[in-house]
Amino acid sequence: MHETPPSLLALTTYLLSRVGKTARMRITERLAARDVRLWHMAVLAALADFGPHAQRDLAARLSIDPSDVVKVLDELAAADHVERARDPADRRRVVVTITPAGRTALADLTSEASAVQEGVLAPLDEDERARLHDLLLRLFAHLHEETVRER
Amino acid sequence: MHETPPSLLALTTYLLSRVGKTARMRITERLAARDVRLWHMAVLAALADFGPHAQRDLAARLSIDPSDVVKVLDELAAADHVERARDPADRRRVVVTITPAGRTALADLTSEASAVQEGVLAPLDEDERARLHDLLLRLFAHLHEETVRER
DNA sequence: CCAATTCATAGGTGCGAACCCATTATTGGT
DNA sequence: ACCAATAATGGGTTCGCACCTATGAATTGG
Repeated sequence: MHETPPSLLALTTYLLSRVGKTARMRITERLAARDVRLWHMAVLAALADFGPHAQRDLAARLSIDPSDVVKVLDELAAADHVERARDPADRRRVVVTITPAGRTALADLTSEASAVQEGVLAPLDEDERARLHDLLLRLFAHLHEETVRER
Repeated sequence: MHETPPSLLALTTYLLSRVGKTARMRITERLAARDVRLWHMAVLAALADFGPHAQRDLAARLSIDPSDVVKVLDELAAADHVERARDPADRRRVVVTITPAGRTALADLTSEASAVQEGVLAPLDEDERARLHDLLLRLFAHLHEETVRER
């Protein structure tokens, strides 16, 4: 009585959206325990991986509205995970830098995410996980390509 | 400047949630052109695959709130895609049946979804698509197992 | 040096999804 | 015959997410 309709299970996109959704949900609720939302983590990751950004560049990189970047940064700054400073070269810009505390927090969040991932990918062995990751990465790259090209 | 942070790309769950989300978005907006939401399609699929259901059973199968089932059915009935009839054996129950028009609509929606799928899975060849589908199916089955067990 | 543009910021809006509660009809148990 | 449980229904709430607009400060181009 709880079986899912085969018509739906036959659609890879259905599985994708379904599995993706629960993955997202689980990570979200884990982060919520730390008073953090996904965007906070994404911003910290961007800063850690690519160095300081002007806010507009953060918005562009993460495909998020600039006005929403402000709100995320407000909270990250309040927790001392990032620092905001006027760019002396162009005083309209605010350049955002991750703090050591921010890096620590990011490492913590990443390990939380990995824990969740362990639960989601439980049925797969190492090889299969690697294969899945590779396939998804190619899909993502392709979709990302498309959405960037549209601008 | 539009590259996604490697820290995130390294997380399979991130890719899952990201790719899954755009898959969902694309299907959703396709269906919207037909004035249909995902739940409508899911309900039609359940009825087509498993035959008539009492509404409470539909709710259980699809893990959707019973009160939301009502609303979806209101719209499906208005479009003559399903028929509602009191169960003579238990007059509290309303047994829902898909109509021929409903089956036609479902076939139509399914082909729409396949078209979207073609776009999303474009970078993969046949073998890879099959492999991806298999992996996702196992993940889904596992997650579904868990959530059912919790009740 | 003025006008148009860019950036950060604050505030508000719309939408869909997921719940939750109260009501009414019907049933099954005692 | 009565009472507790179950079904469908209608109503409303909350929440997150994406988006949009206006404003002020700063810059750039003609």
